[in-house]
Amino acid sequence: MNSSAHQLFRQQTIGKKKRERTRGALLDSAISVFANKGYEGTRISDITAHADVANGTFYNYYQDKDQLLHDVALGLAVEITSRINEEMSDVTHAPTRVALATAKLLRTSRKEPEWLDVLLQGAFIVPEVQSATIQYLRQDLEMGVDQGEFNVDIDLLLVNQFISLIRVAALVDPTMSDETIENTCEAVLRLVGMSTANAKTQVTAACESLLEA
Amino acid sequence: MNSSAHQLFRQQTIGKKKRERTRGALLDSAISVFANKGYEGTRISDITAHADVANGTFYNYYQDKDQLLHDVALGLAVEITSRINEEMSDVTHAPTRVALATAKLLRTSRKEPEWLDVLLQGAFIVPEVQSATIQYLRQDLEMGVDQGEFNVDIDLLLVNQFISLIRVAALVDPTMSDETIENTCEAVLRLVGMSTANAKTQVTAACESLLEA
DNA sequence: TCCAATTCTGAAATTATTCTCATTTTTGAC
DNA sequence: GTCAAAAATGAGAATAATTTCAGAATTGGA
Repeated sequence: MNSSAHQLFRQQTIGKKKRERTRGALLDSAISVFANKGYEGTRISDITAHADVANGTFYNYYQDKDQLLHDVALGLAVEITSRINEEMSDVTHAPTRVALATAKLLRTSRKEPEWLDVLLQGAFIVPEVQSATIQYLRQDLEMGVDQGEFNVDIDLLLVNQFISLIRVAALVDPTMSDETIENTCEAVLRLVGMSTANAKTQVTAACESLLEA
Repeated sequence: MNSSAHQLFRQQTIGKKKRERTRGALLDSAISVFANKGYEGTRISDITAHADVANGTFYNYYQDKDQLLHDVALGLAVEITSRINEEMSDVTHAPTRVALATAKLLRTSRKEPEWLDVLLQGAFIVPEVQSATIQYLRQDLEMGVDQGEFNVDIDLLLVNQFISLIRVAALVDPTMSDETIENTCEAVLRLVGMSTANAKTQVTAACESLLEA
């Protein structure tokens, strides 16, 4: 096995001690297996087989699947949100930020479909992952209200509605076509109270700036 | 065991032969157990224990959990959608229909939280349940576009976005407060392109008519 | 009430998964 | 290169869940 396209965690451990490298292999394998079989449907042995290590090796690193999901999903949350945030550090217009962040996230999902899948599985199971995921989003949404662009109360329900629209895009169209990305960006802007026309304009602008980059 | 509050399927089999009554008990138990442990997390033995029958009895009725979920979720879909549709047979204004249907569905979920939970689990696993669930919704959404009230393309993505907003309400607030119901109704109307103000008006009207009834 | 047909039972066989640990292999500092 | 520490191994014990089926119990029509 060991056939993941991605290498997120192993990349981070190159040069480190063996212990960390094996941990990285387990984490990367967990991404693939969780994404393909679902968290509940995954057996410890699926992960060790995928990572090309013996069964018992798992127990040198984790006590159970829960701990592994925690590490994997939190690692993905940090990786993905920090990447996107860095790329947007100079954008101050909230609708642009939200459209851009959504588009960037969904583009990540096109390249690495497993990442978003596992991140969202984690967000619905591990509270710590949920907080990490929500944190930045909530700031941008509140910024949009302050700027008079979004017209809606920002509460836990709304933030979760937002996330669920992201999740549904990955579910309905795993290939994540440009059309799905744009439709989803428009939908989230409508959700926060922008008009259909206004949302379209914002998304078109944001997606163009994405193509340039 | 056998401690469900609800009795959906057993109700339907009163007076019928023993075979159908036992099947009803299994179906009702499946609702409770699927809702509390999740489909994947449910063991056959959880269901038989809850239904107060021996383990082997399950196999007189179903070959596996999948078949049971199929029957349970489809039964729930038929029950819930037909109830709501009957109650709305005289409403022709699409935004009112959509707001009412959403509010009624979420009120059902307040009384019987397990029903919606299991229906939605089924809708994401069993294609036949998904079709049954989507069917009526899609009609109302297209009606809203024809009436010039909704301003958005009705496609599979949109319909699934709609359903995911329902799902999120049940997830974030299992008690299903009035506030959650109203916020969710407004959110679905914004999703289909109505303005925040317009959505609020529609929802207020629809919820008042609910209180009268 | 009677009794053949139907349904249910639950112990045990089967299959699946987790978890341990004595042993072997690998690592990397010197 | 050496070698003590670290890590990995994998067979098998322990646990868990599914599935079967011969016999017991129940049903409901006559």
